[in-house]
Amino acid sequence: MMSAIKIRNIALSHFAKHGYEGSSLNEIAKEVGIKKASIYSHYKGKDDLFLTVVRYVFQYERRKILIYFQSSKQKPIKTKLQDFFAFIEEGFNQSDTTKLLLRMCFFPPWNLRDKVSEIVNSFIDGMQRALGKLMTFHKNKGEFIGVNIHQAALAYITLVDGVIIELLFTGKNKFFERVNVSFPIYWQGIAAVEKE
Amino acid sequence: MMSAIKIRNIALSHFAKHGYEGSSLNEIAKEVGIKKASIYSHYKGKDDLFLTVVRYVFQYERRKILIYFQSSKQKPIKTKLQDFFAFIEEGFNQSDTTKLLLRMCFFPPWNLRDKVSEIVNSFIDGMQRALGKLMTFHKNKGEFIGVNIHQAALAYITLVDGVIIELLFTGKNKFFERVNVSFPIYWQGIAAVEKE
DNA sequence: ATAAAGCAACCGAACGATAGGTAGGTGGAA
DNA sequence: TTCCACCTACCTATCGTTCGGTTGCTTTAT
Repeated sequence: MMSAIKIRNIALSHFAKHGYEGSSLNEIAKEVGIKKASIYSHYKGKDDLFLTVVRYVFQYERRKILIYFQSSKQKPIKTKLQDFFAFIEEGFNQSDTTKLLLRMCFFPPWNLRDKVSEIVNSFIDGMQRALGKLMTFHKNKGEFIGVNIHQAALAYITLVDGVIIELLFTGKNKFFERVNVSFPIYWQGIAAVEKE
Repeated sequence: MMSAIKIRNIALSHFAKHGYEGSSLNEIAKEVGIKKASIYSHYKGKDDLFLTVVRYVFQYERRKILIYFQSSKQKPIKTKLQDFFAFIEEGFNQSDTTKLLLRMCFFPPWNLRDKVSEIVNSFIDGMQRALGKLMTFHKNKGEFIGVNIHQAALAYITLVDGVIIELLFTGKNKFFERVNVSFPIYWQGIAAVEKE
């Protein structure tokens, strides 16, 4: 009952740290406190366990992000976009889910790449749609005058990607340093570009 | 004579595609056209081969980037920064070196993480120094008036990171779409921020 | 010039360790 | 009694690695 979830959670941290090929069912079982063979009472095999973990991670992250975007709709969009970085850092720095999510985006295991990239693509699409809807909503409220929504959204995603790399790679401090420098430039930029 | 280099090049493509744990000496040897045991005539073992490849990749990329930055100093900095994206795409598309470089930045093999991150950090530092020097040079030439070099460099690196992700993940077309949207926003932004 | 010695490259075979996976049995709860 | 999580034991395949030996080219000595 509890075991299936416990196995999944511990497998998650292993897959995040060592990747698919670098993780062994033996090590996972050892940390769970059971024997390797017992995993097969809950999952069909390594691939099944791995894909279960990946699906869980992407669903978990998607849900968290969508909730953030849909909350506090009265706040100005600038505040919301700016605070999103703190939101990322908060939820992402403490868990292995983001690490695994990013690993799957860039370096999925070779033999499962089709199934994984299906999950990844659906996630990316969902995020882009959500951001577009949010920005359109705020534009209709009167903010964002004369700004091209599509361009603003695309550049924002690029910005998020760029700082997340720093978060993953060097940590919290450098991350916020980048955010505090880059976001004002982005914000001034999306206004200035349209004025030409 | 030639074998050591041939092994290294083929190992490079394997490590880029499958990572450290996912690559096997057997497969590498097979593609080279020799037997597994023969690799040990040229390298001490898998770790030695891997670290040799990683060192080669980082040195190769560093050299390529530095040459680009030092070339055509008469061109305006805006052109140079803009054209750098095409330069990245070009080099990325034809070789596995960038793929491996990025993999090592984010997901080094667990047992070699210290040695790898030493190589990575030295690379990152070098790049940041080079960009700072380049921007200062152009500022002294009269371009870039009233722009904070440190901020401009940091935001530019963030931008590069963000679009490289897209290049890695979805490919050339989306990459240039992002670049064409994000760079003008960046460029307008670094000017606008200082005018406040 | 020619034979001997050295050497790097390569290979077949085997090593112990470990991988994912299976078969069959134990024990407790419903 | 049925069921299910869990176990021990074992399977085959493959991993990185080592050893002993065979080439064939180059260097050295006579």
